[in-house]
Amino acid sequence: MQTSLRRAPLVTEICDRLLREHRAVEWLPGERTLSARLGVSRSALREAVQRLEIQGLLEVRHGVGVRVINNPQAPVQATLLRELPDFAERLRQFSEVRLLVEPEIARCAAERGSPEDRRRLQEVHARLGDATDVNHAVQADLDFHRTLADMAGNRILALMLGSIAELEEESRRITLMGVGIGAAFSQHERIAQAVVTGDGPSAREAMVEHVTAAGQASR
Amino acid sequence: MQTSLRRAPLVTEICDRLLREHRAVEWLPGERTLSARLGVSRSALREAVQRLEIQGLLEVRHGVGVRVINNPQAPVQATLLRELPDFAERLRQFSEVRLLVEPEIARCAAERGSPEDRRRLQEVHARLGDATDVNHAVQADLDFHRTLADMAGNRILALMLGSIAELEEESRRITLMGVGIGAAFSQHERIAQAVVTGDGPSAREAMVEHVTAAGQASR
DNA sequence: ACTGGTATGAGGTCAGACCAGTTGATTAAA
DNA sequence: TTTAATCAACTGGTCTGACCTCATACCAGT
Repeated sequence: MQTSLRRAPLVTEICDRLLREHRAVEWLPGERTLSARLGVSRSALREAVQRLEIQGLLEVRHGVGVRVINNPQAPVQATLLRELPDFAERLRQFSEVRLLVEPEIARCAAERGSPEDRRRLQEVHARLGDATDVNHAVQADLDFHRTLADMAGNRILALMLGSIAELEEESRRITLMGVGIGAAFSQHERIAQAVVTGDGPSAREAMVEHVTAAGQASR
Repeated sequence: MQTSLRRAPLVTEICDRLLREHRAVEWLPGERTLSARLGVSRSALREAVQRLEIQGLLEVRHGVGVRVINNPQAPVQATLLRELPDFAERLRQFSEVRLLVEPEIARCAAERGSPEDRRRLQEVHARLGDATDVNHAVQADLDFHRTLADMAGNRILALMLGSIAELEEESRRITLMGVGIGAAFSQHERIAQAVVTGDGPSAREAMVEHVTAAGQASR
C-alpha cells in the first residue's frame, strides 16, 4: 500500500510526520482518518501515537480523541517512579537533588535573566502572596521555581527539577502548611529580590536557606 | 469525574505481567507464543512490548526476538535529544550540569562508599591505565564516572549523568584525545585516592578540576 | 427542567493474513 | 574436506477489517 523505500522503521517516520504536521493543532483527526491520510494502517499509526504519548507529546483519551500537548517531563517522571518506588527514599533523594540544583539555578537566573524575565518572576511571586487557599499556594510555589528554572537557561536542570517538583506536589503541600505560607513567601521574597537585582551569590544563598527550611519541614 | 470502577487498560496490565513474570529471563518467547499464553491478542501484546521498549526495559530486534534489558536512561536521553537538538548548545548545557553534579557525586561517593565499592572503583580506575586504544579508554572513563555515581547513592543524579555521558560519548572521545589519556588518568588518580580514603572535600575538589579541564579541552 | 435512551464517533481489542529481517542447517560447488 | 550458496523456519513488522467499550450530544418521555 505504501511505496517509499525506507531504512527507518515506518513507525518512527510516522512519529516525525505527526509532530511536524500537527505542531500547531490541538485535537488531531481520528485514527482512521489520520492513518488514511498518511497512507499507513491504523495499527502502525496507533503505535506511533502511543510512542508520542509515552514521550509526553500527545494525550490520548478513550472515546474522545488525541490531542497535542508538550510535557517532556512525563518520561522522566515515569522513570523516577520506577527507579524509586519507595516514597520516603524518593523524597530523600529529591531533597538532595533540590539542595544541589536549586541554588545554582537561582544564581544563574540572577545572572542571566532578561528584564522581561524579572518582571515575570515578580508577577509569579506576587501570586503566592495573593494565594487564598493551600492549593493556589502550592501552584504559585511550583510556578515560582519553574520560572527561575526557565530563567537559568539550562533545559536539563529545568527538566529534572520540573519532574521532581510535580511528583512531590503532595508532599510540598504538607511542607507549605508546616512552614506556613507567610514564611515561604518571605523566603521567596529574598530570592526574588536578589534575582531581580542580578545578585547571583545572594540569590544562591537565599535559595539554600529556602530549600533547607523546606527540607526540615518535611521531616 | 471518573474513577474507581474501571479496570486498568489491558495494555498496562500486560506490561505489568511481562515485567513480573520475565524479570529473570533473557530472551522472552515470540510474540505469538506470548500473546497466546497471556490470553490476549498479538496487537495488544505488541503495544505492551513497545511501551516497555521505549521505557528502556525491553530491546526488540527484528527477526531475532525480544530481550529483557534495563536501561532507564533511554527515555531521558530521548527527551534530551528532542529538547536540545542543537549539538553545540547541548554540549554546553551538558558541561554545565556535569560541573555542578559530578563534584557533588564525588564527595558523596567518598563519604558513603562501602569498602567493596572502593575496591571496585580502584579496579575500574586501573582499566583506564591499561587501556590500549581510545575506545577502551573512553569506555573505562565512562565506567569510572558511572561507578562513582553508583557509590554516591543517589539514583537521580546517577540517571542524569548516565544519560548525558552516553549521549556525549563521541565528544568525550575527542576530549580524551585532546587532554591525553595519561593526563586523564592522573586526574582520575587524585579523585580515586580521595574517594578511597573517604576524603569528601578533596574528592570534590579533584573532580572540579577534572571536569573543568575536560570542559576546556572540548572547546 | 429533569430523566433516560440512543445515535455517533472516538479509542481499544481482536483475528488472521502477509511482508521483511535473521539464523542455521542443508546442499551444491571448489 | 572445505567453502559458499541456498533455503526453510523462526523472529518481529505491517495491513485489513471487524467488533467492543467509552464519552458525548441530542432527543423523547416524564
